[in-house]
Amino acid sequence: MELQEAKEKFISTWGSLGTLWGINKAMAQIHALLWISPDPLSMEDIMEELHISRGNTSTNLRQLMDWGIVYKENKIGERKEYFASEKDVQELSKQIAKERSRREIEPTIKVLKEISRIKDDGSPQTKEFIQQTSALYELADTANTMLNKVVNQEHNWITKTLIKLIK
Amino acid sequence: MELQEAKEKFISTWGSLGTLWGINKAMAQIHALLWISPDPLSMEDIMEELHISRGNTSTNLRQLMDWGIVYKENKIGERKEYFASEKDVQELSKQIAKERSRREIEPTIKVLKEISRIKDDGSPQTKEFIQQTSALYELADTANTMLNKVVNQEHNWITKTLIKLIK
DNA sequence: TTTTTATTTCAATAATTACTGAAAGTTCGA
DNA sequence: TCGAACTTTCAGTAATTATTGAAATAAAAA
Repeated sequence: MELQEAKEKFISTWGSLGTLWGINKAMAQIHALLWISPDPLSMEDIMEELHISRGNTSTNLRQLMDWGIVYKENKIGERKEYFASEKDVQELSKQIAKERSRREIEPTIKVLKEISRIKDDGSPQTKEFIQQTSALYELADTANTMLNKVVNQEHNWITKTLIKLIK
Repeated sequence: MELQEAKEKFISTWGSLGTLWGINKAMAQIHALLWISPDPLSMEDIMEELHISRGNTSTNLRQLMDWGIVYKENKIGERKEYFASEKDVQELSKQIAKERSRREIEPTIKVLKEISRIKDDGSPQTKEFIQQTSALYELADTANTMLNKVVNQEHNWITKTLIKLIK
């Protein structure tokens, strides 16, 4: 397989995977492109490579920067802005875990906690409701706590130990 | 908060969370409804409660059954089919992890493995490509292995230990 | 076999989400 | 302060995805 072919395959795979997880195609593909690019790229470069419009590129670069996985870089003497992705895979997963926790998991936990505390009137409906929403709350809360510890690299040795043990 | 209000809040929250993760609203809401229902529900019951069409209900119940988190139940003497969700939170997360791994992570790993093995021609482009796709491959592979071990409950004590340690 | 009851399928349509391109905005050098 | 180079915004449109509802199918009862 040639580099060009492999590159296209990577970008397109990353794009569909993104879609599957609720991230739009352009955003995932821009990230893929920057991920494998040795040097920062300009907006023009990205538009050209992926055949997408200026507006689309601009919007999705902004989102990637909001996620903290793409940075602006300025070349001295150049007015144009260049973009580079976070290249460290640990840092990438850390950022993604962090953002997903903040945007999605935490708000859900809040709702689950609130609604699982309704007054128990003794009916089977209510009993089941409390039982099932509490179970979900505990699951989400534990998962989120673990995620954040790992993300904050507070217990790095545990992770390493676990990986060794579990393999 | 009254049960009815809490129920609606739960169903709607679960629906939006689903959407955010690439699962359609109806599917997530049907699951939410069954999750908190003490008894199995018929298609009519679901249609009525969620105000969705028969076709939509049928299609999404099928999907939930494909995911292995909803089951058909027959009441004796009744022609109608009833549906119940898996009620155990461990089993639920196990099923979801299993299906996501099978449908999404594994195919991605396969592609990453394949493309990260292109011949190194020494150019910076190629070097970066191999470096970055391999890193992603290793990350995905390790994560997937861990997920499956946990899912298969092969190392249950490790999980328990980890949770204790990490909290 | 025919009728009744229930479920599935799928073409048509609605709703949502993504993308374009040009106008407006910004920044910087002359 | 003006104008060139570049970026952002956003109304309009395209593409995708979800939903409906009715016809086809299936399965049990009469």
